[in-house]
Amino acid sequence: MDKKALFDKFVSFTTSVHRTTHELTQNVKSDSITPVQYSILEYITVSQPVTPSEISDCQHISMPNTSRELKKLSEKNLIEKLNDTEDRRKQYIRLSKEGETMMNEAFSSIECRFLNRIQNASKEDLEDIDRALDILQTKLLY
Amino acid sequence: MDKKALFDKFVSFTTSVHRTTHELTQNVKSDSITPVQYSILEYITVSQPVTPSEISDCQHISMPNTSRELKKLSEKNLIEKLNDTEDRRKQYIRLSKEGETMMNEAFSSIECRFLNRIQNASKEDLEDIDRALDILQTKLLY
DNA sequence: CCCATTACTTATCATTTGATAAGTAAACAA
DNA sequence: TTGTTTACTTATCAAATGATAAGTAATGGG
Repeated sequence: MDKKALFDKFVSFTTSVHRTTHELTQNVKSDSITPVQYSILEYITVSQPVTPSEISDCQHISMPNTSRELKKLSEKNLIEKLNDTEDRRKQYIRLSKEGETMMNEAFSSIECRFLNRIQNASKEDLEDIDRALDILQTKLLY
Repeated sequence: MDKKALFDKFVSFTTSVHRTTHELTQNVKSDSITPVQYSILEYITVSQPVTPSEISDCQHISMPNTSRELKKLSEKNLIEKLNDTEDRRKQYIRLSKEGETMMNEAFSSIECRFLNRIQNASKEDLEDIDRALDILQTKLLY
């Protein structure tokens, strides 16, 4: 197995993933939030409840900047901050009702485009895709 | 085949790809260029020669901003602008010697980390990965 | 209790990025 | 030839993002 060739294939693969992600997600974001705020909301959506520190670590945003953006999201009523009863320094961030609504709309739109993309795939194709996703997830993206 | 479940799997898959990409590429960029400039150089590297219009289209940067960033890259002696002899409005952008060197270093570093990541994979694993990349590339990311 | 650490905040500033208007020069079509 | 379109540039401005210093308040170890 030529590992150099596999690397080259992986490079063009990631390029394709990024391009496809862009196609699936373009314009799903409300104009009332910035790109960074949207990516924070995406992270909260799939991982809630999360602490500001976790957001900072996983999204590679400094704590001061994370704090600032969370404050803005809170002012827009898209998230809620809950205090930890054990450790009163900690916070837990969750989507608000309004935030849920916004993110549901965004994900519905993305899902719709995704389904459109695979509409012509046969049952076998879908199973191939499913298997391929599993393989890469476990053997490469761990 | 449950397409909704496949979508969910795809979402966490793309998240993993983005996380892995970040791990493989962090700090490979020279401090002398900005993130956007690096991504333009990456695009030029794999597609050269390219026109400013192509960069603008593919990287989703407006023509004025593309022009500005290319000017900066040119001033840093990382790229060269060549005039089309047929159509004198057009330009072709290539990496300069210095740009080649910079991008070779970056890609070597990324490749090294990639090889490190697959070092424990068996021959069969590598073949599985190779096949999985092909499947997704042709059936999903076209 | 005291000191160090952790979790988060506030304030400030510089840089990067994005958006828009206006302009040049070449190509092209009527 | 004249008007339109294309490819790219310049200038300018606003917004988003990143970086840093300093601060609060709670925790926890000795």
